[in-house]
Amino acid sequence: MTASSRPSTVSALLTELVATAAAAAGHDGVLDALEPASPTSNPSFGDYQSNHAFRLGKALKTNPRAVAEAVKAALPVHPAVVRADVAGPGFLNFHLDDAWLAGHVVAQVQDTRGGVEDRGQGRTVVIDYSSPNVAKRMHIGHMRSTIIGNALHRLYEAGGYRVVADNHIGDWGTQFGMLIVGWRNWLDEAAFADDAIGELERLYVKFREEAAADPTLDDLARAETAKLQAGDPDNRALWLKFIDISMVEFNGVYDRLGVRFDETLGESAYNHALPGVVDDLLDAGIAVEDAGAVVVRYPDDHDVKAVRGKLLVIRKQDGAYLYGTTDLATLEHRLSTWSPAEIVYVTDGRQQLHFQQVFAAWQAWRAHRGLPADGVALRHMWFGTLKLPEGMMSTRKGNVIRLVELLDEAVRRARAVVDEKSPDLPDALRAEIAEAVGIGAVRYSDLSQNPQSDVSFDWDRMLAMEGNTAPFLMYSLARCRSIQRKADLAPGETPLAPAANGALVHERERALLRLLARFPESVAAALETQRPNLLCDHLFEIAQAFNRFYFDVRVLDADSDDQRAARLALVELSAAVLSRGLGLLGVPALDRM
RNA sequence: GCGCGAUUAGCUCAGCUGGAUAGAGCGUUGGCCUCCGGAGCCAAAGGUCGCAGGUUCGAAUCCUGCAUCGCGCGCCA
Repeated sequence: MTASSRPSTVSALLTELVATAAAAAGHDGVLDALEPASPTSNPSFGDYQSNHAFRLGKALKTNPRAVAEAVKAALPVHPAVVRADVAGPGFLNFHLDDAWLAGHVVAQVQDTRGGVEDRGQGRTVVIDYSSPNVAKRMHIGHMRSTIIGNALHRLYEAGGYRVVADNHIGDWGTQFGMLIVGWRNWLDEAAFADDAIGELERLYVKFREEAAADPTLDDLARAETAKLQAGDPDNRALWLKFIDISMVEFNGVYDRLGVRFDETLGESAYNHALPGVVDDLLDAGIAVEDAGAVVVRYPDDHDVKAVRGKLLVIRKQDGAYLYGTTDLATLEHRLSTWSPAEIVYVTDGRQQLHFQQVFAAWQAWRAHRGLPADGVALRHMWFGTLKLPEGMMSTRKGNVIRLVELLDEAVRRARAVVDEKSPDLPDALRAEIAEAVGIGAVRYSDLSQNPQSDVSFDWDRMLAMEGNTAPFLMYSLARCRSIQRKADLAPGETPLAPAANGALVHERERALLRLLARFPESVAAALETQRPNLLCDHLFEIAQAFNRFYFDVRVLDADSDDQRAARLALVELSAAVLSRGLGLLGVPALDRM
């Protein structure tokens, strides 16, 4: 394929050209870092710009404009570049050749990776996300980790990584003693048969109410928890039942959201390893006993500012372990099982200190064992808090918004729009479309903003169907497919080569091509910064550009066969990029809606 | 007290590894279907980028201080 000889992105190509020219102009080795070429801030400046001359000028203590002129004079001839101008104080602006640009986009679309750089090279990354607690339904508090984590999951795969998605569910702990007590005393068989998880939730709430009046129940629950942990067969059977019930609930939500995991290794999977972790840390002198507990202390001059003077308890006075202990055991297991280059934890930002502490403790442990410092990158990819207008997300209070309720409401609203806009479609198809649109809207509304911003829960905003939303992107794709249907072309069947036949010269066509060419760059940026919103922004721009093109340019009744073929190819290129991009966000792509 | 984060248009937010005239959506006002899907397109109004310094050819972006708000800080996760 022709793509193999091309740099993966236009930016990379132009950056290389500038580097070559700078070397030829005698500036080789002046700078160790290249200033990458970027799209121009304004189309009147051309297609791409390089600001490299500013850096060179600064290093050489000369006029950047003169440097830019010298670089421009030394630029190698390349079919991509039709013209280069020096502008302002030293900008080097590139005008791309129309047919070359179109050919480049064709090659990218034909590439199995969509032109996205293979950054991972098959290396493994473990992503820890979603992680709900067993015996409770998923509520909107689980939404962000699930959706953002899954988008990262998809982005890492697109970037050439082997991903191990691990759902670290909360399947161990004192709540099981309470549930067991509740189960034996207050189980409503009929209610359980009707709604198993709902009955478990009710039993939990019931227990808390009863225990408030009768504190001996707490002792009973602790005893049952202890029995479970000691391997009591009856309690263990109940515990497994609770997990099964919960997994049915979770998987229902995951299926609808398009989320899947490779592993579901919950807290219980590491229970057996916890004493060893504590012993090892004690032996290594990283942890110490303190008033009957075992703690890791962080000195006031620790490299990591956040943990200075802090303390992490890894075994309580009563001998019980905490989630920090589990996290350390989990980390060890992941390293020995998958040898990942990276482990990404997707949780709420309020856990920043916790993960800094766990990572710092592990680094000390690692150093003590003489393991290499660059063996694995631990990344806490935290996201902002979902703030509710009123009331907390408390299972006990019962005022929590469940994830399925959110999805159902989204689908309900989508259905109303589908019924209004597409009354001709059969009922079953409208239902299918509404499901896709509703789910897409929910996912996109979370992904389209900076993950680290706090979000206030707002039905209307979360389920919007107009503007910068999933339905708009899906609609743009459906428009592409509609044109193709009228031309008797199935998705993916349109010949792409005519895109480069020189007929795409309209301003709207060039604008669209420029954006399509940037797709690999925006995927790389989203992956590198762990901000899927960068990809959302770019797809939104593509959809806008497509709709402008659609409005101003006739495809099916073009002026000539060449022009028609070129425009049909452009429609397919747009569809291919939109569809691939939506796939990375986990937003369903539809042929009609 | 220490740490993390935020402060950009009426509202909700992008943009933050420094680049040319700060963007979008919603809302408001006004246009566009004899034409491939109007979930769309075009246009207008709307901003001392919290405040004050600093760094430099250039700062919403980097540094320092301040103000306001949110979150976190030894036996919950």
